[in-house]
Amino acid sequence: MTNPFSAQIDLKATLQSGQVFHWHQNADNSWSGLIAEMPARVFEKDRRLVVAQGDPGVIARHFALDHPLDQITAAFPRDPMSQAALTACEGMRILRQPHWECTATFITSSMKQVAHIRSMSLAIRERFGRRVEGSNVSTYPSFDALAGASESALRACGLGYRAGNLLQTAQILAEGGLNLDAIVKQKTPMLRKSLTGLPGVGVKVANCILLFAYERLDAVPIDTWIHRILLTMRGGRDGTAAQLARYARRRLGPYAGYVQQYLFHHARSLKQSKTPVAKKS
DNA sequence: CGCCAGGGTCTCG
DNA sequence: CGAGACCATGGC
Repeated sequence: MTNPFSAQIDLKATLQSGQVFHWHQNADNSWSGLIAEMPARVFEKDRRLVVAQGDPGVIARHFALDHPLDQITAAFPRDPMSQAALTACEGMRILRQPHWECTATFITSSMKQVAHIRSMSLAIRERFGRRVEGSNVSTYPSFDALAGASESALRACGLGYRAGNLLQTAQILAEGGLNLDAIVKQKTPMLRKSLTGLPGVGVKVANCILLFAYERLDAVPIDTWIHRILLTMRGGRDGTAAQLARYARRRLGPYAGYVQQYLFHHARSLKQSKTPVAKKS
Protein backbone atom coordinates (compact mmCIF):
# COMPACT_ATOMS: atom_id res chain seq x y z
CA MET A 1 0.00 0.00 0.00
CA THR A 2 1.50 3.29 -1.06
CA ASN A 3 1.57 6.18 1.35
CA PRO A 4 -1.58 8.30 0.81
CA PHE A 5 0.42 11.42 1.62
CA SER A 6 2.46 10.97 -1.55
CA ALA A 7 -0.60 12.12 -3.52
CA GLN A 8 -0.56 15.64 -4.89
CA ILE A 9 -2.85 18.35 -3.56
CA ASP A 10 -3.51 22.07 -3.96
CA LEU A 11 -4.54 22.72 -0.37
CA LYS A 12 -5.60 26.33 -0.76
CA ALA A 13 -7.78 25.61 -3.79
CA THR A 14 -9.28 22.63 -2.02
CA LEU A 15 -10.21 24.60 1.09
CA GLN A 16 -11.28 27.82 -0.67
CA SER A 17 -13.38 26.44 -3.52
CA GLY A 18 -16.73 26.69 -1.75
CA GLN A 19 -16.96 23.10 -0.51
CA VAL A 20 -16.22 23.73 3.15
CA PHE A 21 -16.43 27.00 5.01
CA HIS A 22 -14.76 26.99 8.41
CA TRP A 23 -11.03 26.46 7.76
CA HIS A 24 -8.65 29.34 8.29
CA GLN A 25 -5.07 29.98 7.29
CA ASN A 26 -2.49 30.67 10.00
CA ALA A 27 0.37 33.13 9.87
CA ASP A 28 2.78 30.30 9.00
CA ASN A 29 0.54 29.40 6.02
CA SER A 30 -0.74 26.21 7.63
CA TRP A 31 -4.51 25.65 7.76
CA SER A 32 -6.59 24.87 10.84
CA GLY A 33 -10.02 23.32 10.99
CA LEU A 34 -12.15 20.62 12.52
CA ILE A 35 -12.85 17.28 10.88
CA ALA A 36 -16.11 16.44 12.62
CA GLU A 37 -14.88 16.95 16.20
CA MET A 38 -11.17 16.35 15.59
CA PRO A 39 -8.89 19.41 15.52
CA ALA A 40 -6.58 19.36 12.51
CA ARG A 41 -3.75 21.51 11.25
CA VAL A 42 -2.18 20.80 7.88
CA PHE A 43 0.10 22.49 5.41
CA GLU A 44 1.31 21.97 1.88
CA LYS A 45 4.92 21.15 1.03
CA ASP A 46 6.04 20.35 -2.51
CA ARG A 47 2.40 19.90 -3.56
CA ARG A 48 1.95 17.26 -0.85
CA LEU A 49 -0.14 17.33 2.32
CA VAL A 50 1.73 17.39 5.64
CA VAL A 51 0.00 16.82 8.98
CA ALA A 52 0.90 19.11 11.87
CA GLN A 53 -2.04 18.12 14.10
CA GLY A 54 -4.64 15.36 14.00
CA ASP A 55 -4.89 11.70 13.09
CA PRO A 56 -3.27 11.07 9.70
CA GLY A 57 -5.75 8.38 8.74
CA VAL A 58 -8.74 10.63 9.40
CA ILE A 59 -7.06 13.49 7.55
CA ALA A 60 -6.15 11.35 4.52
CA ARG A 61 -9.75 10.21 4.28
CA HIS A 62 -11.22 13.70 4.70
CA PHE A 63 -8.96 15.16 2.03
CA ALA A 64 -9.72 12.18 -0.22
CA LEU A 65 -6.07 11.49 -0.92
CA ASP A 66 -7.19 8.17 -2.37
CA HIS A 67 -9.09 9.82 -5.23
CA PRO A 68 -7.24 8.84 -8.43
CA LEU A 69 -6.52 12.42 -9.49
CA ASP A 70 -4.44 11.40 -12.53
CA GLN A 71 -7.27 9.24 -13.80
CA ILE A 72 -9.84 11.92 -13.00
CA THR A 73 -8.02 14.73 -14.77
CA ALA A 74 -7.27 12.49 -17.75
CA ALA A 75 -11.02 12.10 -18.14
CA PHE A 76 -11.61 15.88 -18.30
CA PRO A 77 -13.27 17.13 -21.50
CA ARG A 78 -10.89 18.53 -24.11
CA ASP A 79 -12.64 21.87 -24.56
CA PRO A 80 -10.68 25.06 -23.75
CA MET A 81 -12.72 26.04 -20.67
CA SER A 82 -12.34 22.67 -18.94
CA GLN A 83 -8.65 22.45 -19.82
CA ALA A 84 -7.97 26.00 -18.62
CA ALA A 85 -9.70 25.24 -15.31
CA LEU A 86 -7.70 22.03 -15.02
CA THR A 87 -4.41 23.85 -15.53
CA ALA A 88 -5.32 26.62 -13.10
CA CYS A 89 -6.56 24.37 -10.30
CA GLU A 90 -4.28 21.36 -10.66
CA GLY A 91 -4.24 19.37 -7.44
CA MET A 92 -7.62 20.53 -6.15
CA ARG A 93 -9.53 17.72 -4.45
CA ILE A 94 -13.13 17.12 -3.51
CA LEU A 95 -13.37 16.44 0.20
CA ARG A 96 -15.29 13.72 2.03
CA GLN A 97 -17.32 15.74 4.48
CA PRO A 98 -19.51 14.57 7.35
CA HIS A 99 -23.07 14.05 6.09
CA TRP A 100 -24.97 16.31 8.46
CA GLU A 101 -22.45 19.14 8.53
CA CYS A 102 -22.41 19.31 4.75
CA THR A 103 -26.19 19.07 4.49
CA ALA A 104 -26.71 21.83 7.03
CA THR A 105 -24.19 24.27 5.57
CA PHE A 106 -25.60 23.90 2.07
CA ILE A 107 -29.15 24.43 3.34
CA THR A 108 -27.88 27.84 4.44
CA SER A 109 -26.11 28.45 1.12
CA SER A 110 -29.01 29.41 -1.14
CA MET A 111 -28.67 32.85 -2.71
CA LYS A 112 -25.58 33.57 -0.63
CA GLN A 113 -22.01 34.36 -1.53
CA VAL A 114 -19.26 32.02 -0.32
CA ALA A 115 -17.97 34.62 2.13
CA HIS A 116 -21.33 34.89 3.80
CA ILE A 117 -21.90 31.13 3.96
CA ARG A 118 -18.66 31.07 5.89
CA SER A 119 -19.74 33.77 8.33
CA MET A 120 -23.09 32.01 8.92
CA SER A 121 -21.30 28.70 9.49
CA LEU A 122 -18.95 30.26 12.01
CA ALA A 123 -21.80 32.01 13.80
CA ILE A 124 -23.77 28.76 14.09
CA ARG A 125 -20.69 26.97 15.43
CA GLU A 126 -20.02 29.74 17.92
CA ARG A 127 -23.62 29.94 19.13
CA PHE A 128 -24.68 26.26 19.14
CA GLY A 129 -21.49 24.20 18.83
CA ARG A 130 -19.05 22.95 21.41
CA ARG A 131 -15.58 24.26 22.08
CA VAL A 132 -12.83 21.75 21.52
CA GLU A 133 -9.40 21.85 23.09
CA GLY A 134 -6.76 22.46 20.47
CA SER A 135 -9.05 24.36 18.10
CA ASN A 136 -10.22 27.96 17.98
CA VAL A 137 -13.30 26.91 16.00
CA SER A 138 -16.24 25.21 17.70
CA THR A 139 -17.80 22.02 16.37
CA TYR A 140 -20.78 22.19 14.04
CA PRO A 141 -23.81 21.50 16.28
CA SER A 142 -25.58 18.15 15.94
CA PHE A 143 -29.09 18.09 14.50
CA ASP A 144 -30.29 17.22 17.99
CA ALA A 145 -28.75 20.43 19.27
CA LEU A 146 -30.27 22.53 16.48
CA ALA A 147 -33.67 20.84 16.75
CA GLY A 148 -34.05 22.51 20.13
CA ALA A 149 -32.99 25.95 18.91
CA SER A 150 -35.39 28.79 18.25
CA GLU A 151 -35.81 30.15 14.75
CA SER A 152 -35.02 33.64 15.98
CA ALA A 153 -31.70 32.47 17.43
CA LEU A 154 -30.85 30.97 14.03
CA ARG A 155 -31.86 34.18 12.29
CA ALA A 156 -29.48 35.98 14.62
CA CYS A 157 -26.72 33.97 12.92
CA GLY A 158 -27.60 35.73 9.68
CA LEU A 159 -29.67 32.96 8.09
CA GLY A 160 -32.69 35.04 7.11
CA TYR A 161 -35.47 32.93 5.59
CA ARG A 162 -33.16 29.89 5.58
CA ALA A 163 -33.48 29.60 9.38
CA GLY A 164 -36.84 27.83 9.15
CA ASN A 165 -35.50 25.28 6.66
CA LEU A 166 -32.47 24.42 8.78
CA LEU A 167 -34.60 24.15 11.91
CA GLN A 168 -37.22 21.92 10.27
CA THR A 169 -34.58 19.66 8.74
CA ALA A 170 -32.83 19.32 12.10
CA GLN A 171 -36.14 18.38 13.71
CA ILE A 172 -36.93 15.77 11.05
CA LEU A 173 -33.54 14.15 11.54
CA ALA A 174 -33.82 14.33 15.34
CA GLU A 175 -37.15 12.54 15.15
CA GLY A 176 -35.65 9.81 12.98
CA GLY A 177 -37.52 10.82 9.82
CA LEU A 178 -34.34 10.17 7.84
CA ASN A 179 -30.94 8.68 8.71
CA LEU A 180 -28.24 10.51 6.76
CA ASP A 181 -25.65 7.83 7.54
CA ALA A 182 -27.82 4.85 6.63
CA ILE A 183 -28.70 6.14 3.15
CA VAL A 184 -25.11 5.90 1.87
CA LYS A 185 -26.11 2.55 0.40
CA GLN A 186 -28.74 4.07 -1.87
CA LYS A 187 -28.04 4.52 -5.55
CA THR A 188 -27.56 8.13 -6.57
CA PRO A 189 -31.06 8.88 -7.95
CA MET A 190 -32.72 7.43 -4.85
CA LEU A 191 -30.25 9.18 -2.56
CA ARG A 192 -30.94 12.47 -4.31
CA LYS A 193 -34.65 11.91 -3.79
CA SER A 194 -34.10 11.19 -0.10
CA LEU A 195 -32.18 14.43 0.31
CA THR A 196 -34.61 16.63 -1.62
CA GLY A 197 -37.29 15.48 0.80
CA LEU A 198 -35.69 17.72 3.40
CA PRO A 199 -36.85 21.36 3.72
CA GLY A 200 -34.40 23.70 2.01
CA VAL A 201 -32.86 20.93 -0.11
CA GLY A 202 -33.66 21.18 -3.81
CA VAL A 203 -31.81 19.54 -6.68
CA LYS A 204 -28.85 21.91 -6.63
CA VAL A 205 -28.19 21.63 -2.89
CA ALA A 206 -28.75 17.86 -3.05
CA ASN A 207 -26.09 17.61 -5.74
CA CYS A 208 -23.67 19.57 -3.55
CA ILE A 209 -24.30 17.13 -0.71
CA LEU A 210 -23.98 14.13 -3.05
CA LEU A 211 -20.67 15.41 -4.36
CA PHE A 212 -19.09 16.74 -1.16
CA ALA A 213 -20.34 14.21 1.41
CA TYR A 214 -21.48 11.06 -0.42
CA GLU A 215 -18.63 10.53 -2.91
CA ARG A 216 -20.91 10.81 -5.93
CA LEU A 217 -18.24 12.32 -8.16
CA ASP A 218 -20.57 12.50 -11.15
CA ALA A 219 -23.09 14.78 -9.37
CA VAL A 220 -23.18 18.27 -10.89
CA PRO A 221 -24.56 21.16 -8.84
CA ILE A 222 -25.73 23.86 -11.25
CA ASP A 223 -25.56 27.25 -9.55
CA THR A 224 -25.50 30.65 -11.26
CA TRP A 225 -21.77 30.29 -12.12
CA ILE A 226 -22.05 26.83 -13.64
CA HIS A 227 -25.25 27.87 -15.38
CA ARG A 228 -23.41 30.69 -17.14
CA ILE A 229 -20.53 28.38 -18.04
CA LEU A 230 -22.83 25.70 -19.48
CA LEU A 231 -24.58 28.46 -21.43
CA THR A 232 -21.25 29.48 -22.98
CA MET A 233 -20.35 25.86 -23.77
CA ARG A 234 -23.69 25.53 -25.56
CA GLY A 235 -22.98 28.59 -27.65
CA GLY A 236 -25.30 30.83 -25.64
CA ARG A 237 -28.26 28.49 -25.96
CA ASP A 238 -30.21 28.35 -22.70
CA GLY A 239 -32.45 25.49 -21.61
CA THR A 240 -34.54 24.12 -18.80
CA ALA A 241 -32.86 22.82 -15.66
CA ALA A 242 -33.35 19.25 -16.85
CA GLN A 243 -31.83 19.97 -20.25
CA LEU A 244 -28.77 21.65 -18.75
CA ALA A 245 -28.33 18.79 -16.27
CA ARG A 246 -28.45 16.26 -19.09
CA TYR A 247 -26.00 18.30 -21.14
CA ALA A 248 -23.58 18.60 -18.19
CA ARG A 249 -23.71 14.88 -17.49
CA ARG A 250 -22.93 13.99 -21.11
CA ARG A 251 -20.46 16.75 -21.77
CA LEU A 252 -18.43 16.65 -18.52
CA GLY A 253 -17.94 12.90 -18.37
CA PRO A 254 -17.71 10.26 -15.63
CA TYR A 255 -16.17 12.70 -13.12
CA ALA A 256 -18.55 15.53 -14.02
CA GLY A 257 -18.67 16.72 -10.43
CA TYR A 258 -14.90 17.19 -10.34
CA VAL A 259 -14.95 19.06 -13.67
CA GLN A 260 -17.75 21.24 -12.35
CA GLN A 261 -15.74 22.08 -9.22
CA TYR A 262 -12.69 23.09 -11.27
CA LEU A 263 -14.84 25.24 -13.57
CA PHE A 264 -16.54 26.89 -10.60
CA HIS A 265 -13.36 27.69 -8.71
CA HIS A 266 -11.52 28.88 -11.79
CA ALA A 267 -14.33 31.21 -12.83
CA ARG A 268 -14.52 32.73 -9.35
CA SER A 269 -10.75 33.13 -9.16
CA LEU A 270 -10.72 34.97 -12.49
CA LYS A 271 -13.38 37.41 -11.36
CA GLN A 272 -11.49 38.00 -8.12
CA SER A 273 -8.26 38.79 -9.95
CA LYS A 274 -10.08 41.22 -12.21
CA THR A 275 -11.22 43.26 -9.22
CA PRO A 276 -9.06 46.40 -9.24
CA VAL A 277 -6.71 46.84 -6.31
CA ALA A 278 -7.45 49.63 -3.90
CA LYS A 279 -6.10 52.89 -5.21
CA LYS A 280 -3.10 54.38 -3.53
CA SER A 281 -3.78 57.46 -1.45
C1' DC B 1 -25.83 52.31 -3.17
C1' DG B 2 -27.79 48.97 -6.37
C1' DC B 3 -26.71 44.60 -7.92
C1' DC B 4 -26.03 39.88 -7.10
C1' DA B 5 -25.17 35.73 -4.53
C1' DG B 6 -23.01 27.70 -4.92
C1' DG B 7 -31.86 28.43 -4.68
C1' DG B 8 -36.19 26.48 -2.73
C1' DT B 9 -40.98 26.53 -2.72
C1' DC B 10 -45.49 27.73 -3.90
C1' DT B 11 -48.81 29.20 -7.32
C1' DC B 12 -50.80 29.46 -11.60
C1' DG B 13 -51.28 28.41 -16.50
C1' DC C 1 -44.11 20.46 -16.83
C1' DG C 2 -42.58 25.43 -16.94
C1' DA C 3 -42.37 30.22 -15.79
C1' DG C 4 -42.75 33.90 -11.97
C1' DA C 5 -43.09 35.78 -7.36
C1' DC C 6 -41.31 35.78 -3.08
C1' DC C 7 -38.17 35.03 0.41
C1' DA C 8 -33.57 38.02 4.02
C1' DT C 9 -29.05 39.35 4.20
C1' DG C 10 -24.49 41.07 3.27
C1' DG C 11 -20.34 41.54 0.09
C1' DC C 12 -18.72 44.26 -3.38
